[in-house]
Amino acid sequence: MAESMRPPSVSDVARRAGVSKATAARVLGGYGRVSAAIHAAVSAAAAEIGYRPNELARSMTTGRSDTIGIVVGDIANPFFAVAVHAMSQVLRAEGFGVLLANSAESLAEEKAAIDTLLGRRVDGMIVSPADMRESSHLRAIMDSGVPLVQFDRCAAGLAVAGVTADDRDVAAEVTQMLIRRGHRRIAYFTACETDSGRFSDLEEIGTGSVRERIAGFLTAGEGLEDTALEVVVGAVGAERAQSLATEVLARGAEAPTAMIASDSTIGLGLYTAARAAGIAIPQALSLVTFHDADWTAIAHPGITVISQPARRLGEEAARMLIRQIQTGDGTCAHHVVPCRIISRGSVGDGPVS
Amino acid sequence: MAESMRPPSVSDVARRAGVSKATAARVLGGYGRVSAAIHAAVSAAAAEIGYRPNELARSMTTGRSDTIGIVVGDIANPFFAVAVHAMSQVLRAEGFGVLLANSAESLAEEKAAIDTLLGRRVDGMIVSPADMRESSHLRAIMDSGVPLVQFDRCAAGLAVAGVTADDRDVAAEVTQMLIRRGHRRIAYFTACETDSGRFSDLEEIGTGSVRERIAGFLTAGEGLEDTALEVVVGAVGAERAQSLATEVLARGAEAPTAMIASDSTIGLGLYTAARAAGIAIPQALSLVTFHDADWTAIAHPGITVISQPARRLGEEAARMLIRQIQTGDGTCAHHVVPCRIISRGSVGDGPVS
DNA sequence: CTGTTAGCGCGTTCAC
DNA sequence: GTGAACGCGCTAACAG
Repeated sequence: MAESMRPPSVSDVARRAGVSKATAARVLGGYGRVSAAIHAAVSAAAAEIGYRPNELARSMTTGRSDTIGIVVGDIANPFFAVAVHAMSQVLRAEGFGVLLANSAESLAEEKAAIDTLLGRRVDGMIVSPADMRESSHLRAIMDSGVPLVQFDRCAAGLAVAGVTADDRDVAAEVTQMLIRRGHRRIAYFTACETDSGRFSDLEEIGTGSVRERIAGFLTAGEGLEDTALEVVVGAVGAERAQSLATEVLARGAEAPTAMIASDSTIGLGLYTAARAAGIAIPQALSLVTFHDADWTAIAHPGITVISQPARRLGEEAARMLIRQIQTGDGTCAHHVVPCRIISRGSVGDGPVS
Repeated sequence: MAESMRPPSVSDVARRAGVSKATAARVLGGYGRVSAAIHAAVSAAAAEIGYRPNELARSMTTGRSDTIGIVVGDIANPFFAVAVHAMSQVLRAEGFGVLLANSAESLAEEKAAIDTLLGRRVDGMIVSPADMRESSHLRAIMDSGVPLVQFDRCAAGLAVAGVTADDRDVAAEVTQMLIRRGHRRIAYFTACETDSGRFSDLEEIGTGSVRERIAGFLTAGEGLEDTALEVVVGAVGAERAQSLATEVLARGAEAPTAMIASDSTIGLGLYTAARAAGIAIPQALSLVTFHDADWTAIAHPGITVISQPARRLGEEAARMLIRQIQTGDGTCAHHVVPCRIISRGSVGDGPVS
């Protein structure tokens, strides 16, 4: 058994090849000039004893770890799963490994994760900030001289590169569409939590992308009555979303005639609630959800969705980071990728149409 | 700007606190005994200059990297996404970081990924082997003395720990159920590819879990006619699955009356194909799919699924690995977690019932 | 308790 | 071309 044996190092290879450590290191590391004969001998010796370079030691002297840290809220969320997949593809093509961390959308866990990644001396980071109101830890990354790209959301007042969707615009667009169709009571459902359990101020929303969307939502409805637009918070998970929607729908004539779900999990909850309550979509209730999830295409009727280009967002974030690493350019370009609205039939005319 | 400044090291802290490097290292590293006064002084100095331990250097001397390598086929696949999430939660709770790699179900990429991870001196690995027929690279992991746990699938003839679902049994169970309901022509759809494009031998199936399932499928139908059971290969992605299913369904009276999908993406393709062809589920076609995906619950009718305990599988794999690392025990226990069949109404009686 | 010294595996000067 | 020697940041022996 080779169980507890120390892995072969350059010295071992050198000894076996009958050359100095430095010479062996040169051919093994692929730098400097070595005669063909010795080159062959060293290579052979390395192969025989199964030498494999210790990347940690290499990183120590070079200063580069060839590793990128990625921090997302929840890798089990299809949006992030696809995005991370895209990122790692682009990064691996450039020779980078990926250290993945989940924040569970908790600021404390996010800070801890970033701390760990900085300790591991990653060459760059891609982070989806859980709370745009606190950015001291993001600033710490920059102060460490580590390139950073924000993903999906951006912290406030921070000159850092980022790639996001056009959340505000597309939310406004969808809302306007609903208003145009005659809806005068529209509810936006988000998983974000507030202290009071109700929504009263945009400042209470920590998730950058969601705040943008709600801003667009509210802006679009500015000409309407105060009671027209409603934001429902705390819809974490399909079950919770469903029960919240059930409550709202129970208001009868006072209930909203259109709903927007901030992600597909919530959308599923709303859809289920409507079906359970016997409320017809789109005749009695219009439904739109963010993210083009599987189920939206086969639901009855098909669900109109705001399709987020998760793959492209991920690729773009990875590319921005690589560029920043390679050029050393501390550019803070903010890249916005447009969402696409896919109409499937879950939006009908409202009472004023 | 602190751009290119070398990050503070133990020496820097020591100098600032007016103590020796070793003493500073002791309080910074949290080992050995130091007087309260000096402890405070060092901590203060560290905080002032923003010291952060270099985990790479630490790993070099300790031999441990506190990092686990995870290699899965496709992180965008919900099954793996959930599993990886569960793994990283368990691992992080024990102080381990996660280096994630995608193999894209390619043996070559899997080998490359494992090579990289070994180079980075991970303390352990969790791998979903892309091809159970080739295991030399997995053996290389063991030879390096790195604890390994196989996930979801197991390579042939390898004494390595692993956690899988009870694929063969549950596949047999579902098949028997279909036969009992009167079905005499059943098709199993998998994304696996064969050279010929057709299925002829179990040996052609490289994905361990799928081979197990097909084995169970074929065993269950042993008493029937030779033409009763059919395996359709190459159903990669929903679109391809749909077109393959459309072809099969076009055989009219010769078409299968029941279909089993090897994953939920394929299931979606089969479902869509049936609807497009105007074939009623479950009256004219019964459908069962692996993985309890979102859409299966809201389809019409609801789809009967084989629910894989992705979260538990992931947690268990992580725990097995941790145990192996901590005890140094090279145990090769093989843990099997049972799947659960959730009946939703997509299975009806066949012609012989 | 504290300071000194010696490595870990590698890249990189310098001489030869 | 090649080899000897040093340093990266840290832990771990060993002395005092």
